[in-house]
Amino acid sequence: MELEKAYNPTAAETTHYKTWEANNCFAPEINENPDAEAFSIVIPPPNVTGSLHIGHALQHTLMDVLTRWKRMRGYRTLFLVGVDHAGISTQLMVTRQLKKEEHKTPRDIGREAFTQRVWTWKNKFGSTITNQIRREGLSVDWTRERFTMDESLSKAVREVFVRLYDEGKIYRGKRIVNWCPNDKTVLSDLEVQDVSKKDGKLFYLQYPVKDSDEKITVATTRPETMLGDSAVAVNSEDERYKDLIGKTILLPLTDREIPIIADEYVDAEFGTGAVKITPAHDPNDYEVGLRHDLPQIEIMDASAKMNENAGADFQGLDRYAAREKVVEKFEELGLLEKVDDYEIVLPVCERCKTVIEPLLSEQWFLKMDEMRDLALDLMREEGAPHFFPQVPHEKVYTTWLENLRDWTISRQLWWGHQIPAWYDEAGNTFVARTKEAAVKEAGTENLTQDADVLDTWFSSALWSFSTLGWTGETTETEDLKTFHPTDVLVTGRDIIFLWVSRMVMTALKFTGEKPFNDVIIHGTVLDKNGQRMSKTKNNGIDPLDVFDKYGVDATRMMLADSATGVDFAWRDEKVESFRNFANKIWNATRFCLLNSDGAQVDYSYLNPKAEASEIVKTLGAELSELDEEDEEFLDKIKPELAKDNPKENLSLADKWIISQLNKTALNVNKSLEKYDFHDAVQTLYHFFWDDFCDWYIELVKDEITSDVPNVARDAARSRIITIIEQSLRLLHPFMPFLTEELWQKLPGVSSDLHNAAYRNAPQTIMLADFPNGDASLIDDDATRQMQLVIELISKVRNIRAEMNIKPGDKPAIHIAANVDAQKIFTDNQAQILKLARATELKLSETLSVPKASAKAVLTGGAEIAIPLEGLIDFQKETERLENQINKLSTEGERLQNQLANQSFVEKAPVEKVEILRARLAEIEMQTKTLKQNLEALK
RNA sequence: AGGCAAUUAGCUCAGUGGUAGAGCAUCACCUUGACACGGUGGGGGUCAGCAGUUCAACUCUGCUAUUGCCUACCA
Repeated sequence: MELEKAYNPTAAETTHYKTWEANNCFAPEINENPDAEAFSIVIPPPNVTGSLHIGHALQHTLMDVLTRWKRMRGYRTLFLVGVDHAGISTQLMVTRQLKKEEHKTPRDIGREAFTQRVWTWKNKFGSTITNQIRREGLSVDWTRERFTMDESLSKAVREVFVRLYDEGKIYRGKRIVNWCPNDKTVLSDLEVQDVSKKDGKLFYLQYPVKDSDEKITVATTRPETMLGDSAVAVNSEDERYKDLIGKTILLPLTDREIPIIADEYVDAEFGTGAVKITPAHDPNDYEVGLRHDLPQIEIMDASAKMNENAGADFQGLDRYAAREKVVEKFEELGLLEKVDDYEIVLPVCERCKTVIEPLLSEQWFLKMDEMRDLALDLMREEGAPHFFPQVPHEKVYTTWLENLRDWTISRQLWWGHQIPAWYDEAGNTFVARTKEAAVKEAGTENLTQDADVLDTWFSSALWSFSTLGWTGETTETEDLKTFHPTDVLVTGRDIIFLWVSRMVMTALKFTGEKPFNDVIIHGTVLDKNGQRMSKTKNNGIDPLDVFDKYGVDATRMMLADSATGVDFAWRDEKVESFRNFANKIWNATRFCLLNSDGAQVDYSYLNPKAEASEIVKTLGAELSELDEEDEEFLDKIKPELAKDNPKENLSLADKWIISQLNKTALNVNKSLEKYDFHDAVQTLYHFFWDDFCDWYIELVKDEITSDVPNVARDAARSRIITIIEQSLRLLHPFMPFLTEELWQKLPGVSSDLHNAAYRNAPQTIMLADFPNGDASLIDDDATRQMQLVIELISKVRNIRAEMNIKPGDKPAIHIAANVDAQKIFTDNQAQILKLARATELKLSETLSVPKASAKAVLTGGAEIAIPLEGLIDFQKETERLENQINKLSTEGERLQNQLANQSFVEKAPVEKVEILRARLAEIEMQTKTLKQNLEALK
């Protein structure tokens, strides 16, 4: 079988996903083990109007890595996918479309027609994001796909609303709220952004005091609101104004008289120490107004235009036009004291960036006290949910909860869950699960439903359990029992408050369970200059472009590698390096497949005991008296597994790579348990590239590529193919497409390699058993020996490079070493000669070579020399040796100083001291040899 | 204003109380029968600064500087 010379991701990406989905591999039902442990993740539902951005790609990758990993380990795995109806965004999008296509507004066509139109839009375009999720390779269960406005989820929403209302937690009232004059809806505090404006102004207005020549000056950034002033407040301790408290002001531009009041809210140090109070258009003033029972004068309408209360001169003006006019009039009246430049912070609508107008409005609110306490208790008592990284998120989350205020849950939109409250003609309110129930309660059919819908986050808050079948009426389903609480939530910092905390609160309240055990908060992907990506800056990275350019798997690897919880700047080169890695895997496999006649995947090539235990299982009790630790064990139970059997007969390189493979598997599992994606990626990358490709393939290359079929060659071929097979499994959660593509091509793969839970499923690597790693196969002896061989080869290569020995020139290598080291070198002579490009190894106890030789010292004291008769550049060799001596002496000096320090020797742990002593001895020995070599050159 | 975090090689980032790491970039050599999306060998860092704790600090503590994030805003 021959593969293309380079990996082309497109083919793999277009075929395998379809097969997996068609075979229902993503659904938990694929797992046939009734006792399997469950693992579940719910996706943070992306907006139905949305398309994939790089932040999604990051969080989706992490979730899919965890899901695929757990699935391969035999867990009954559910990765639940769904989409959010995204009230404001969607309504805006369809409104725009309506205007463009028919020049109509939603009001023109009416509520019913409009919402119908949104549904049509949703059905037609709502799958953009879900198709992109397929492109990413996410192993989500499409049979359980949810939408926040599905009937079942909507039922849950109504149920929760009614229950909270009945408990008095939900109430309706006129409060000062964040109003977006553009979207014409209220927003919660969390949907308001602060934008700093450097060129703001602070206006100083003079208000005449009644029956006096005195004036009192107030400072304001919003002069137009003075038309709605109902008091001026000062601090009662402020000597300047003490006498004025209780007096009356003739409010300019109006015919109103307003009092001067004292309130602790006023900071005497700031501005003039006197504050105009506009209860209907400022949240702080609103509070002051309540304390002093001041009238709330509303001077603006829902578009932030001045209304009749602002007076005839101003009515109909936009708030900014009104501001100019007010300032003009004050100037005319000689009451404008001064205008200062002033940096102000403006609250804007998160979505449309319009400046928020605080105004009085009748809205629905949710008291958070009880649910807040449930969440805080959970953190106090169980430390749940557990945040990764814990610092600083746990504290941020807890502090926010502690200061939580009522949640404004109504929105003046048509797209969303309409509030289940009805009013009769007398204005009585009936909150009920259905209109029928409301009618029954009201005793009349003549009811009007509340026009508002609920904040989109209200339904999102129920996501962990509403998606699993909870409707309030139904509170127990098989899915809830199996998958709730979910295991881990993966999400961004920005929605810890908007979503994470609210899910915790509602899940505790309505299911009595936490929604998830762990929360992974990933970092933000910044642009290449370290700036936040934004539409206005147009500096976004489109993941689809990245997929096209480098492949999905390379992108996933890059993202997982970057996932440390910290923000990071985007770097194309990083993806490129993982594209190269994908190609490396492709080509390593390609090479093995080119030499795979007579080979097949068989784990017993990596662990003869595995085969032995299989045999024990099949042959049963008759073997029970045999000891598995017995060296002759295999020979006794099966003749063909006798001592010269190639499965048992492992070279140093074999033992070493098997050891490294098992270390890798153990470490990858350990890292993923801790959600340490970066570490897992690094471990896999370096195992495959450095250990496997750079060393193992090169070490066994001659044997593998032999033209002569024989048992040993075929065993070597099977062994390397099996190592690849194991590596592909380890890589699969990160690189699903490439690994499936290659795995399917390996000789001898079948569903027999699946985890026991999936034996009957069609063969796929995604159901293969994830390697746990076997600590008993970690071979420290082989590791040490292999390190020596590697060091030898590297030192020779160093000499070759530094002394400009041409690749075609093959010198002899003289080695002086102890008996043990000599044996290691002899055993691996063929590989050493090949990789060091040498003709022969001359081993002895002491070195005896011509003066014209390049030399080096190995760990443990072995010396090597390469005779360079006629080729040597003595100057260069001298420099080379001096360079090495210098490096050693720097380290040696430091160690010597440390060991000369009495308190170190006394107080440091004995082992530490011993390690340093041994290292120093090693350095001294090597230095001595190198110095002798240097002398010999003279 | 308060809180939190970051500051490590040219760049982007890992990392640990006991000899500084990766990828990319860079230099030299190599068209060696998987891969030039490759191979081999180099070079490059007083781990922001100052003080302290410790036998030992890049790692712990404090302060300073710079940067970023979050929360709350004084009109």
